[in-house]
Amino acid sequence: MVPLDRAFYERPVLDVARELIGCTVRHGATSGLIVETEAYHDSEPACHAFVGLTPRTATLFGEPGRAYVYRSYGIHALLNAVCEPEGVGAAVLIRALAPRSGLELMRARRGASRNARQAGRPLAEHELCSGPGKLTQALGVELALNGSSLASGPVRIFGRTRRWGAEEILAGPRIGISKAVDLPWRLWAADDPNVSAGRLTVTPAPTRANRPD
DNA sequence: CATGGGATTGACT
DNA sequence: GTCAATCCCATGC
Repeated sequence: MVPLDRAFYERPVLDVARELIGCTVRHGATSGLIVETEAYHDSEPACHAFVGLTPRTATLFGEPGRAYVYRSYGIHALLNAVCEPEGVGAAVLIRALAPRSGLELMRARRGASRNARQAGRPLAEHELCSGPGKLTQALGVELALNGSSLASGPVRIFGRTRRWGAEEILAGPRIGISKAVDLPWRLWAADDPNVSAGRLTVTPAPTRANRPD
C-alpha cells in the first residue's frame, strides 16, 4: 500500500473527511481502518483555528498531510489530518477505527488504564478504537507526533483497498462541541460496530406515538 | 500572572 | 443519568 500524499489532503476538508473513511492508519505494529471522521475549518467556531494563528494552531495552518495532535480534557491525545492549502486552518479528526493488526498490543495499551473491576475481562475488538481518545491510546499516538508527516512519519495513512458506495457513508452533527452544532460534518461507515455512539442518537427509532399499531 | 474551558472516557448513583 | 480526572493554552488583568 502507498501512503496518501499531500495532494490528497490539499482539498476541501469535507471531501477529505468523506474519502478518509475506509483508509488505513498505521503506527508501528498497530493499524486500523478509519470508520468515523469529523471535519473542522477555520471559518466555523468549533475549529481550534477559528481564533487565528497561535502557537497551538500553527500546525493547523501549516502543510496539508501532517498530523495535528492535541490534548483533550487534559487526558486524551486526539489525532487529526491537516487539510486544505497552507494558510487555511482545517483538519479531519479521526474518531474511530476498525482494528486490523496489533490487536493484542492494543489490548495491552488500552487495558493499562483500566481499574481492578474490569481487569479480568479482555476488551472486545469493538472497544479498542471506538472513540478518538481510545484509538490514540490503542495506537500509542502521543503529542510528540504533532506536526509529523502522515505520508512518511511514524504514523501513516494509506488509501482505500476497495470501492466505497455513497450509501455506505452516513453524515450527521459533530460530537462533543458547543458551537456550530448544526453542521453535519461527522461522517461514519454505516453499520460498523466500531463507530463511537457519542451522545446523540443519530438514527432514532420510531417512537410509540408515531409508530402504527 | 490567574483563570477558565474543553473535538473524552470511564466509573458510579 | 451525573461527575471527576487533568493539562495545554487562549484570554484578560
